[in-house]
Amino acid sequence: MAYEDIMARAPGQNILEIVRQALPNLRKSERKVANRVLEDPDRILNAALAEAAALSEVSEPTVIRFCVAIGCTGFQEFKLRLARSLALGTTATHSVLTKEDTTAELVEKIFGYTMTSLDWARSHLDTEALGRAIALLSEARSIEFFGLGASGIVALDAQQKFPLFGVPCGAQSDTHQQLMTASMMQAGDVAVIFSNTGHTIAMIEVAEVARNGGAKVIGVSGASAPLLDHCDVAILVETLDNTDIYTPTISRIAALVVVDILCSAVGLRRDAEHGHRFENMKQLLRNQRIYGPKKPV
Amino acid sequence: MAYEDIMARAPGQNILEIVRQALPNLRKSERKVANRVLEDPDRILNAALAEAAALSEVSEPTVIRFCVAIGCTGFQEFKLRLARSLALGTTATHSVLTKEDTTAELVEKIFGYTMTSLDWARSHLDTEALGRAIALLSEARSIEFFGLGASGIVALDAQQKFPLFGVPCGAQSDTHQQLMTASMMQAGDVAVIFSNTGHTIAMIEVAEVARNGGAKVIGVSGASAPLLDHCDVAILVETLDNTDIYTPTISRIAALVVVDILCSAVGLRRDAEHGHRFENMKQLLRNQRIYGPKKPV
DNA sequence: ATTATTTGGTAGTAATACTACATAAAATAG
DNA sequence: CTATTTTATGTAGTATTACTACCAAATAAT
Repeated sequence: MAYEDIMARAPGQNILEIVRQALPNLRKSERKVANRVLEDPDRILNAALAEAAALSEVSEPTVIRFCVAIGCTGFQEFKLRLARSLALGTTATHSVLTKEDTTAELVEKIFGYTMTSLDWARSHLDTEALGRAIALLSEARSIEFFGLGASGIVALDAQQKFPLFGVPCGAQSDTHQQLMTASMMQAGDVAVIFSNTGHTIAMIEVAEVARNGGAKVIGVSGASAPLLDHCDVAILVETLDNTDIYTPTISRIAALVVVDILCSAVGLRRDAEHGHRFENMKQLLRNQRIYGPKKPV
Repeated sequence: MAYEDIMARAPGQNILEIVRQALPNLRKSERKVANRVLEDPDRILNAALAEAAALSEVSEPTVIRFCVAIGCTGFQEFKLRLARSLALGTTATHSVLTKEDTTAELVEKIFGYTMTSLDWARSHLDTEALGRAIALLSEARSIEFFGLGASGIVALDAQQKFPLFGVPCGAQSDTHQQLMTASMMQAGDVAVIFSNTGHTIAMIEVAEVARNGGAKVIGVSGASAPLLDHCDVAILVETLDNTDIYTPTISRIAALVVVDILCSAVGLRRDAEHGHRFENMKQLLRNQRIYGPKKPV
């Protein structure tokens, strides 16, 4: 049932980004509308067609033409899509941090940008590849996670979340030990390699070594890069490539969400197979928790 | 009727959550509308007033009355707010994972839930406390991050992102070493303690020890818990407390975003003071990157 | 320079959301 | 248990609103 829903929501990309990109291709009075929209989206959102036209200093039909020009069927649909986009926070263009920003503004911008990027990652995720990764992990005899730097943290996190029903898994953060571990892997084992850039040589070597031993390799990267050529399953986690400033931050969080998905999916799958679903899930969750006395007060 | 109460509790919040909460206080034909909305929000969103009324099997004014009952000024505003909420993904109630879910559905649900939770965290964040934390960190001579388990990963991440203009910072994941490090801290130093539950004794001890030495302590927790009483600045990162299933996952990500905010803010601040803004920022970012040859192909 | 073609505005139309009123149902009092 | 008030729902009407067909101006091409 829900497939259409998903598809309906997914390709409906951030309208503000679309407007910004379409800007040069618009005729000049339509551009007036576009600029007005980018300037103060909230204002347009709460305005009727007539008001929007007045604000942009054009006629009402021009506003409508603008709407169809950027791919909407009319003003109403445009407003709805605008509302959706605004929920995620202001656009990338607006979220440049300045030293004059108040704390509240920083919160708004960074949260907004994070959410927009997650939305982007979601709609660009290759579910088919993800499905193959889940299948591999579900059958794995042991799992090893690899990553360096920020990606190393993702690997660590994965290792913490994957105490899957007794399947041993580990995560090495040392280049040397990574190679050693990889060289010990064999058929039935699965290596998951995180690399934001996808260019890190050490990680490519790990992939090679693991595969030579007969293990399957899943690569998670933020860009279509060399690493993925050396993997059995390539998962591309695209984030807004807009600014250098945010990229590392965002890619890390998007990768963590992907880990969540993999973990949940594999959990559900293994569960379904073994039958003792709830107990196992609870167990899995208990392992994720930090323990302490309920109320030491 | 208690619309005000509802609005007071969740100001400008996810409409679907509001509708769900208001359900019992509605009159029965309004409830028909509410149920229809919760059942298939997308359908209502793309419908006109007349169609929405027909779908709910009530008259048009009843639909409008429903809208004002939940705090909107009319049907139009309701639709806009619904669009906003839908952008974040389906409601919490709808995102229970089942083993029948396709990969695409899992992606949709987990991303949606993550985004909704981030939205929640954002709107419940105490910016004033955050501001005080930023002030402390900006003046710090050295910074230490503490955390165990999932929160330990957050601490590690913070330590990786905070190579602040030469201010030394560290992160210990071993309880023993944590106490040792804490006991060495003194006036001018700042300890940042992450604890999702806020009940972990080890972390409370760290806070005590660090403070006794004269250091300032910033606590980041997912709940208003004992730990925060032992801190100079308490940052509460609220996430949707809905299900046990997602909690650890979400709180971790929300905490990472908070780290991003702290890091960026302190960076901007230190920068402004020292004047060589861009160079430093770039340097800071370079340190976050994973290095490798640009294109080994 | 004159004709096409593109771009912008005017006026009209159909639909939409909202309001005032009236009736039906429920609750309370006599 | 009826009578009366109060509450809840639907009907009919109105004012807006979005959209369309048409025309005029500007621009580009021949």
